[in-house]
Amino acid sequence: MRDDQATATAPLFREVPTQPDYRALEAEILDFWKRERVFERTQERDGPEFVFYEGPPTANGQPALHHVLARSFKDLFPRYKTMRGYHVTRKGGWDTHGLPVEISVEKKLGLLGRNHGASREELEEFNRLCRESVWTTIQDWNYFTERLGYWVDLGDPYVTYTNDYIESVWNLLRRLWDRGLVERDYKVVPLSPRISTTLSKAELGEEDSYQWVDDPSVYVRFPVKPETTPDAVRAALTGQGVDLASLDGLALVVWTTTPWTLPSNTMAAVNPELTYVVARSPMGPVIVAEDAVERLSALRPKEAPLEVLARLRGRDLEFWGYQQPYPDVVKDLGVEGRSTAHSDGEDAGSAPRMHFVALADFVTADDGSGVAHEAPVYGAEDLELSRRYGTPLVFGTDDHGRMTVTHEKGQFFKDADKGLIRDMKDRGLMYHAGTIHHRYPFHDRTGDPILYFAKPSWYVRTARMSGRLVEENEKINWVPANIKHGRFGKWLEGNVDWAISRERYWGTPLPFWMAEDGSDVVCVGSVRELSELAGRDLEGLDLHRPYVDDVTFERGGKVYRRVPEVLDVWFDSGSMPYAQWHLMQDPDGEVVSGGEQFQKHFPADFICEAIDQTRGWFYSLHAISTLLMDQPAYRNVICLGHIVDEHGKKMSKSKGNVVQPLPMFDRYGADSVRWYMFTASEPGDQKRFSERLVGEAQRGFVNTFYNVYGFFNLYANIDRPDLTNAPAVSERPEIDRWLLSRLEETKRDVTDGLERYDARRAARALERFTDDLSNWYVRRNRRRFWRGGASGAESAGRADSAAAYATLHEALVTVAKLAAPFTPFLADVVYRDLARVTDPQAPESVHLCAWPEFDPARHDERLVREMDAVLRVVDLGRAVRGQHNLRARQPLPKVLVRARTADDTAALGRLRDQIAEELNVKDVELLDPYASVVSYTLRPNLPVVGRTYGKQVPLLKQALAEADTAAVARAVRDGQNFTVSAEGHDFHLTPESVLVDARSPQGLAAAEEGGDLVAFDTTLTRDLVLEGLARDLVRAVQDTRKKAGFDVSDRVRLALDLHGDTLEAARAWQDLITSETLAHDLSYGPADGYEAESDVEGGRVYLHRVG
RNA sequence: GCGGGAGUAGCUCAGCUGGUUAGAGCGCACGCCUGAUAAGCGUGAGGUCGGCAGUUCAAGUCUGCCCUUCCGCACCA
Repeated sequence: MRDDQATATAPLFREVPTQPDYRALEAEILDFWKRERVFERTQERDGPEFVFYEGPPTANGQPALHHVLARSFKDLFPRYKTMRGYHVTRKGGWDTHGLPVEISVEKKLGLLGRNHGASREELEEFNRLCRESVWTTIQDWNYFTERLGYWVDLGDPYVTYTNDYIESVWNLLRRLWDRGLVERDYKVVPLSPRISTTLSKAELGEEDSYQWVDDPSVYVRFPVKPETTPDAVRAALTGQGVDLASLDGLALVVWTTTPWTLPSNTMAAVNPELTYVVARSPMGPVIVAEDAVERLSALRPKEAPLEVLARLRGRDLEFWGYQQPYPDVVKDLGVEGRSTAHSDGEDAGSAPRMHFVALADFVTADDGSGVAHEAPVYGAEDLELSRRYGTPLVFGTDDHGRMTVTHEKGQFFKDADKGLIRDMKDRGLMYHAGTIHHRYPFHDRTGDPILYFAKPSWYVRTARMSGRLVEENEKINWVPANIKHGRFGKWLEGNVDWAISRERYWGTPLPFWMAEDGSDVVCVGSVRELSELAGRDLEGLDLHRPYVDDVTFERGGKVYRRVPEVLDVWFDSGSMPYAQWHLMQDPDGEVVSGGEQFQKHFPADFICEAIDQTRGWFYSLHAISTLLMDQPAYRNVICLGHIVDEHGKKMSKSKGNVVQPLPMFDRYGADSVRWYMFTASEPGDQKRFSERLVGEAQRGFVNTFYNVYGFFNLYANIDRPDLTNAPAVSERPEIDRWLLSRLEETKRDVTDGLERYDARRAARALERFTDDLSNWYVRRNRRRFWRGGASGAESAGRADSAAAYATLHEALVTVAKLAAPFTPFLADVVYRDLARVTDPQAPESVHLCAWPEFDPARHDERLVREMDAVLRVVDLGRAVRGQHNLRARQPLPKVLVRARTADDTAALGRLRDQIAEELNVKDVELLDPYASVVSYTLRPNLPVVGRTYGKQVPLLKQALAEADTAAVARAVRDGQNFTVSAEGHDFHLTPESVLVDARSPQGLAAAEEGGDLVAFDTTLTRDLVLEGLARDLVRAVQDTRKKAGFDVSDRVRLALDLHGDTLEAARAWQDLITSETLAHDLSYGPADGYEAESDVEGGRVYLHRVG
């Protein structure tokens, strides 16, 4: 009857092979998306805007595993928000400027580290190659992006090298300029001296550039000028009975490892928190840190050790003037550089301009004398200090590392040390000259020591806006939260000015035109403005070097030329909220272009990149928007950890441990790789990637989902249930309503997780549900699916089957929707196959569907709790059977159960059929929670009693241990208060304040865990033994069917050649055996010519397919 | 050196505002189950929750110091 229908018509649903071919399924979905323009349709649909920014990758590198991570997350939330009815513009973007591009071209040309600005032609060619090189791997990127299922509009991306983009960036710089936030100032950069080339961090290399070398370690006397002695010092000395006048020749002992910088000295720095001493030394009275006294004594072991005369606080030494060893230098140079005092450096007015003691936290007494020599043009921290004190800059070398002062003039800086040391010795200024073995950086290409050197640079004055940056950061939701006040927050607090210029070639040219005498700078805010200045139409001019450098103009009788530097690429990427729409504003703030799109897409609701962007993109976005828009550029940000190999090592080409993403997609499917990314660890934590773990992720969710889907289709195609006519939920069995309640919970939990940008929490809820679905619901209800409820009363069986199909169908379709943002391929496979049976109007793709909303009315919390008790008891029961070697197929007469609470135990009674079937027992009996077979132990309910009894808890424990457990158990059962006592102290307790645990009854196969208890009556009757054997037989026949490759709906003729008990069991349970195994008829004795046969305990079975 | 993260079973990781006997998955051994599932279930071995102090009736959880490791920033007189 049913069989005939089934074979006569095409299957309702896709026939799902047992072995999933995810690669093929995903290819099919990709094809469908493309054909039906599914992504495009989400872009065309209306809805409130959820703003997402694509952090631009550099297209000239290969897409790698960390891009899978980032892009999985970048895809997840926009897909989710789209299903919630938002419109999410997903404009792609490419970072195209900067050093990586330059280096790749240099490598190709074999011109590493060369100066490409040598000639106009060379630069033109170089930049042309850079522009091309940007797109060398674009095909790989396009394929990779599609294959991962990352929906982003690559047809209309923003590209940072386009004229429009550059012009917008100029416009932003101009707006900063107009606010007085752009300035030229010195910056200490690492220089490869002989070739006078500024090195980037990449070129400086990681560890290789630091080498162990012997350098001078010199202690120099800087005699103080008595008339400048600070009052605090005078007072302190007087207080300690030391007469300043008696300290003839009193000198600071200053330490340095770079004697060649001494001519450039402008300050001596002490730590304000340290204690300094005035001490008698072999070279007269000296000032050093107290903690350095012994070290200095040891330097001259043959002479008397230092004798401390007085102690001084470091902070009191400030502004004490001294005589530096090369006072003439300043005169000779006429003092290069202006005062760089900040407006807040008030003290600078009355104090000497240089050669005095300054206070600096970075000074320690761990090495040297505790007094640091400061030559600010040769150190970043020193330059910072110099700014604070407003001292002039004194250059003792040129930018090729040649000395420009003293008798060492013309010498390479490192070679000047010797002469200077000798000179100072001769002049009696050298307290001690030794050597130190330490690490110093070298340029690996030239072999020269690095020269840290102050060069003019362009800055955005972010440091003075630090407070604002911190304030605006408060409005950002960081995932993980610690980044907000940790890595990012700390970085903002200690913010230094943003050096935006680079002495490079391929980048956004700085739009600064400088008068030839350096007296004036014009910041150009648009091409039109530049055209006006230049007096010719520059529309269409390539805004890159060298073309833009050709543009000069005259103003006030002076010729203006563009400064040579290009812009830091981070400024490029941080400009994307504006430049991706070619936002342009007039100097008066009037929007000229891009305003509408910009308004709609600012700020971002969500961005996501890896943690290395805290000082990169996350910062540049934040800095620019805080300075110009007075608000953050993004509201939520996920900051991902890095991916390392399975041993925790960084993946690198040289180590050969790089995992390519594409083979992973092919082997496991993009869905499984994505699922791994979402669930493997907290997003901010580092991930140890291994293929094995992708396989685990696959088994954890993807396979389970797929298998349940396959199960549904297998039987639905046989039974052809009418899913449009499902029984009302209230009419369905408890287990169906349980599943649907769990489904509601899952909707709620997945939604909550995603709303909090907690992908892992959401994924876990989904994983838990599919596990319940597969390993409890489907397994428990298998019979309701096969043979359409043919057993039992016909109509009742059919209704029951319909309920099961409807329930499972709904669960699968809903899981598909919930999973859609995570595993977009499989979700669409399942959805497209199943959803439209019940709703012909349903959208074609799951990604066009509305998000499933939690419906409290369908959530029966009590039922979930009760079923949970059943699950626990069944698990426990199975454990007991295992422990006592009670085969599951052997029916047992009775199980005694009790759950941890009275309510749960009552629920076990209501759901006893589930338990009986699952544990294969004839009867389920609720164990009276306080039955006499059971003994008890008492535990205090600590969260309850801890609050009220506090320190008395140990005594209470003792009281419970000594109490009459049976009496307490009775009281608790009856809800009565009771009293226990110890050491004369009475505790009057409520039933809630104590936990009563049952002990496994003696003589029964039993186990107890967490208050749940299960005990089996193991008395076997002859009938039970035979039934067990019959079930073994069924199982054996099924196994034979399966091994013979029979279809699940094939009817068979069955012959059994058995003896002994097995034969008797077969005869007794003949109906069960034939109905369970779809046997038309059953004969006994050996049979010939059957298709399948196999040995079983007690004989042999023969099978023949019929029909 | 400074800042941040991490340290829980052989591996990958959970463990909420302190609370009862610290868990899951994988792997291993043994067993069970299986007519959807290359799945599933159970038992066992395997833990000084990185270490030491402290706070508390009670610490994997809070505080301090230290160790290891990863990341970032420095490398400095």
